[in-house]
Amino acid sequence: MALSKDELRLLGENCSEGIFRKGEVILSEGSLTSHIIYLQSGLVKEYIKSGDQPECIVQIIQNRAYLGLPSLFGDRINHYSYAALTDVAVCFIDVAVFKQFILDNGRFAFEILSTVSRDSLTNYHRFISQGQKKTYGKLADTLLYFSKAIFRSNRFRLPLNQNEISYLIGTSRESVSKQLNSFIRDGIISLRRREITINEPEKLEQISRLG
Amino acid sequence: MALSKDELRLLGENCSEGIFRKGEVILSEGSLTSHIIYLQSGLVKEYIKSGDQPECIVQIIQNRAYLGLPSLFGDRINHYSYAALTDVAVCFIDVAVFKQFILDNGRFAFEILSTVSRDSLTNYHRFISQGQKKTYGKLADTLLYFSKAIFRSNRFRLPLNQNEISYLIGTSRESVSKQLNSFIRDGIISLRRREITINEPEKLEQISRLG
DNA sequence: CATTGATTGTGAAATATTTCACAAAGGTAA
DNA sequence: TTACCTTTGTGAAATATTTCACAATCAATG
Repeated sequence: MALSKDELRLLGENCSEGIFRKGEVILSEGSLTSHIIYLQSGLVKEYIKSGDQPECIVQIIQNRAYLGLPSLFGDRINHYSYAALTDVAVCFIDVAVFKQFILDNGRFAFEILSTVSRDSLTNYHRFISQGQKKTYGKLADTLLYFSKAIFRSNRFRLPLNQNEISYLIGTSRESVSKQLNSFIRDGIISLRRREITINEPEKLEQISRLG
Repeated sequence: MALSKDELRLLGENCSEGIFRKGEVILSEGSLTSHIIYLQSGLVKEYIKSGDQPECIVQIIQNRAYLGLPSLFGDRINHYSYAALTDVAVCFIDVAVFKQFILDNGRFAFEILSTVSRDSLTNYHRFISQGQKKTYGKLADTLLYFSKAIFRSNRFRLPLNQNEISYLIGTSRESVSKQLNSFIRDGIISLRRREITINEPEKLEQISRLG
């Protein structure tokens, strides 16, 4: 951490905690940023839902991450909405204090810059890779992402329903259903309710690679 | 600009200029970053070309922008390659000097953070919007992007060939050709060699919106 | 200006995906 | 448990896209 004790105390004084239940909206797109939100625990989806257009999920955000930094430094208007996928604990930090820290403390600025940069690289990579792939490739990507980056296990509970998965990978709900069942028929995964087991991660990797 | 005169002088002393001809590769993915590259004039494509996979273009970069900031702050390895689409003038800045500026000068750090953030928002938006659209919607997006963001005119020379356009929007070269010709048949654009005129920008906007 | 390699146009067949229309579970709360 | 709303499964027809195979055109260079 790049902050001194005094700075941490100052940050603590300008910070309040919040709890959100599964399904609740934490922040809505279009609003002006008054607080930075730091996700202490839980899973959140970042998404757009404009008018009658179908929802579009940008990414799933985990533990120990800020929500919407690019919006804060980009143009100060929230570009995305955030909703809790599980029960969630967050911390609201005053924007003015946060910005002052960046201006005053180069190492803190550097750290935030690194965070935003890493997120950019990860997301660009995901978007690009998805842009080239067929539905099975994208779905394989998504399952591997959950398994490796989020749950670190071959067995977990899907954090999204099929509709949401389709919003994430840009396809139709029916295609998700059909493709999942085709993975099941091939023995690559098992699925009961939302509990999924990846039986053959290598095969899934291969499908992801071949697109 | 957030730098003092002394800082600008220091930056100038640690900076060397370079010229690249149309088609030349400026920087290759995978290398460790030794210099920051600032694009003074010209157009550059940011892309990935790994093994026998088809090339994949991330974005077109214009004038007055840094190349690959997220790579620098993300993990210090270049994630993308950069090639000149026109003759190009760049400026190489020593990484150590640049990083020291970030650490020493909060306002400079804030500016760089804003740049990376704005780029993220723009690119996320583009990727998301493309993920949901059919080929005609993506192609309309691309033409409008050239027309509005880059050339600021309804008449310009296409900076990419059809192969490259297909790498940018994640479709096949043939689909690009067919779709362009369908726009021509509908009178929405005119095209002679690479010189394009957008006759009906409103119609193109509508196609972009409807996907 | 002729040759050569790169780029573009195009039809037809093969694939992939969406859309629609229901049926079948699941999950929740009285 | 029932009633009700959400989620999932699935076939068939309609669309969209890719792939392949060439032909045509362009553009650069000796």
